[in-house]
Amino acid sequence: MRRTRRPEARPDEILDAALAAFSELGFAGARIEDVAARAGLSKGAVYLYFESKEALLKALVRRLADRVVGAAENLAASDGVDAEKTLRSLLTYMALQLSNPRVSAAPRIVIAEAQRFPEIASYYRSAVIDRAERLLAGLIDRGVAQGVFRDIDRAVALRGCAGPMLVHMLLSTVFKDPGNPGPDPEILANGIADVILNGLKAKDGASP
Amino acid sequence: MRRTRRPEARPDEILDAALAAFSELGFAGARIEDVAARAGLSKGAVYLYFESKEALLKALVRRLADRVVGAAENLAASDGVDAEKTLRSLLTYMALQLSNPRVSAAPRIVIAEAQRFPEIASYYRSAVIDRAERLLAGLIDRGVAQGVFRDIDRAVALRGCAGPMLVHMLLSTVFKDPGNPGPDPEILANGIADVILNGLKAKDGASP
Amino acid sequence: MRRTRRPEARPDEILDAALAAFSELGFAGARIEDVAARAGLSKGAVYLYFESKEALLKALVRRLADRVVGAAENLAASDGVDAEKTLRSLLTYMALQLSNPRVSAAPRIVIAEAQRFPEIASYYRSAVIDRAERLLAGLIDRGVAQGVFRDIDRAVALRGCAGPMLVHMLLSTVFKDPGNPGPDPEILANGIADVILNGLKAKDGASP
Amino acid sequence: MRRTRRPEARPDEILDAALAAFSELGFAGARIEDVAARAGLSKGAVYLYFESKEALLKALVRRLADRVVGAAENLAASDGVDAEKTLRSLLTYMALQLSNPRVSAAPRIVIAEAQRFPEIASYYRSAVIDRAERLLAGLIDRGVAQGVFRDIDRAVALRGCAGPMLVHMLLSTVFKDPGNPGPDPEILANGIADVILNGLKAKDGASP
DNA sequence: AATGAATGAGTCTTCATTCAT
DNA sequence: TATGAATGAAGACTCATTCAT
Repeated sequence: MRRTRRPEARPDEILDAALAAFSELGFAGARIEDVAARAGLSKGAVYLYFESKEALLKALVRRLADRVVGAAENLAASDGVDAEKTLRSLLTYMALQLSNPRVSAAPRIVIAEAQRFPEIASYYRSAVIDRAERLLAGLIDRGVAQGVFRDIDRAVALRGCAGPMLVHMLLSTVFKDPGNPGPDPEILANGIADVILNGLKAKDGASP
Repeated sequence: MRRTRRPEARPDEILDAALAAFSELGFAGARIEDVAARAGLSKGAVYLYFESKEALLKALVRRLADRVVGAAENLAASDGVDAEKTLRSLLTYMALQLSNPRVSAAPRIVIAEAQRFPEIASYYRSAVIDRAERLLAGLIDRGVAQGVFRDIDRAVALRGCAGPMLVHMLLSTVFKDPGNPGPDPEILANGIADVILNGLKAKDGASP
Repeated sequence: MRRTRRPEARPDEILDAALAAFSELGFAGARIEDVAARAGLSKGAVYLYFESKEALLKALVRRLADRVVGAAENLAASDGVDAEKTLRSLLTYMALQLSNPRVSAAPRIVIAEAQRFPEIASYYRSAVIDRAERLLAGLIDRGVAQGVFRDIDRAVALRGCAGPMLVHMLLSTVFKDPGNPGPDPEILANGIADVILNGLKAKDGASP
Repeated sequence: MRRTRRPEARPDEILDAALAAFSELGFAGARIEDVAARAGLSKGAVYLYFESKEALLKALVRRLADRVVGAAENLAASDGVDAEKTLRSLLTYMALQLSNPRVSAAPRIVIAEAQRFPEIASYYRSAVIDRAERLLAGLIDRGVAQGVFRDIDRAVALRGCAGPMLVHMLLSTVFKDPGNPGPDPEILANGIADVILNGLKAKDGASP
């Protein structure tokens, strides 16, 4: 049907379609035909651009990883020196992003398939998790230097910051109660940032 | 070959086997035969106890959900009145539990398959998430009454408490770096509890 | 349950059950368990009496064949000398018998399975068809000698006499219209006998 | 191997293959692979044209039903006004047709499977049996008007006419004695038509 | 570049049959 | 005799992948 359209955009269109299909049906549950249909192509055409279903998944994860962390890195880099303010921006940005099913699909798919595709798990670890940890560590370093953050274990910080975002994402997508719209994302994002930042604050020692 | 062995234990043995198989191979990737082999049975025998592969998954989720939340509820109930102390116990307990692959398999499988099996998502929401939220809300209520917690949005509290645990679980299972043993679970659990509790503390208002 | 009942009757009870099950579900569609359930026994018990499912079918056909043709032979033998009258009795008897699903099940099962079990087809041919043909031939002979029947080809006579009965059976069982009770069996039986007997009558040559 | 051959003819080719396979092996006994092999295709290809094995059976019955009754109706329509002559043509035609295994397969399969597939039984009743009854009733009406047939019950007529054909078919296919070629079909067909027509003749009342 | 017919390996599921009790 | 748990072979059906056009 709609043939004549920037043919060099095909791979990206197919990845968009794959994102939609995998996100909706799961990787195992989505057939190549589902991806093709969503891309407005025939089954066979997908193989002109991707070697196999698994290659499609890998390419998808790669693209998504780049996008997400890249955006976060840009945000952090362009946001001045105030560590607390930057972290709050970052947390709010992530919470809002992850409320969007198009974005949340990525980590969901990875979580779902990582067990079966160690290569993907390992790629994601280095391309996203490690990078995110580095980004966060930099921020904490800065905050500690500025005297606003306690010098907590970076592993703890990562879990503390990423976790609430992730749960928020799950609760607003897979486990969304159809009869319950859920709290307003912006308010929630701020509330979560409040708790985390409060948790990181230097004021008074935390544990007894 | 070896027939007739504690036949009343069969369903539970099969569920154990299914947990192992699904956790390792994913639900879609595990064949009934994989489950059967792990249970020391033949393919056909599984069908004497469970109607279908999907029924097996549902039964598994049901059993796991009961176990996990039940344990948490017991812990909370038996832990005295000090809300902060109880919450810390709970968080540490969860962090330690979730470092155990046998336990973490449950939420991992659910997250992975929830998209494809709305029934499971909805069951898990009411049987685990809602229950956990209620448990946590009770604790916060108590803490607020005791003057130790801020009266924060319960939705925020849930995300704030469950999130770090979940990320911790993912990082210590699916995304575990084989070459890197990771931080000591107990220390980490305490560190996470510190951040969260500090985040919830009543002392000073959170955001600027 | 009902255990203590002439145990030597078991095989017959099982055959009754098999008749019901095969007739309802077809031979391929009926499981041994269906037969067992109808006989009030366990699956395994059936194998104490019959070697295999196929053996069960063969035994069933054998028993049914004996019954039906035996009855017809007795009727013919005990019915005096008037060939026309005897044939009419026989035809009416068959039509009535075949309206009964318990009886019609036999030929239906045989017709359905004969293709797959040549042994059964061949047994049925010799045990039922050939015997029926002989019985009929004897009657025709007598009728010809008495001057009441034309001396028609015996193969034609068999087809002419058995056919209407068979179609009647099919129309009143498998193809029965649930909303339509169908004609009264007795009236129909007589009508059919009329046509056939008229067709066999000696009076005038048949077609030009 | 040999791909892309008159692809529009595929469904019909597959139905031909199914007819052969079902007729030889029975519906339950024939594997999809048997059908595929006979059509010169692979297992999977059959599913490109038919949803399921049962759908294949239904399509087959539908096609066969159309063919057979259609042919009979055409014959009856094109055969002039003499009712007796037309009926004789029809009976002879049917007898000859049914001696051909390709044709006889249809009713045999239907009889065999009708019990298990009520939908098929009901379709066959309306698409074949009812139509045949209507065709025959029209002929009898005409014959009665012409004074050549007795005004007999149409249900009796149907059984009287169709029955001998059906038995003839069974005896020349499923119950065929391999060592016995059987009577010549044409002579037999004429003999049967003689008996039936004689049975229907108006001359003298039939039974006392 | 694109199609879509075709393939065939792979999986769930069923069920005749066996056997320890 | 009788049970019913267990087996394993077999078959319907799916779908990733190929390839002639």
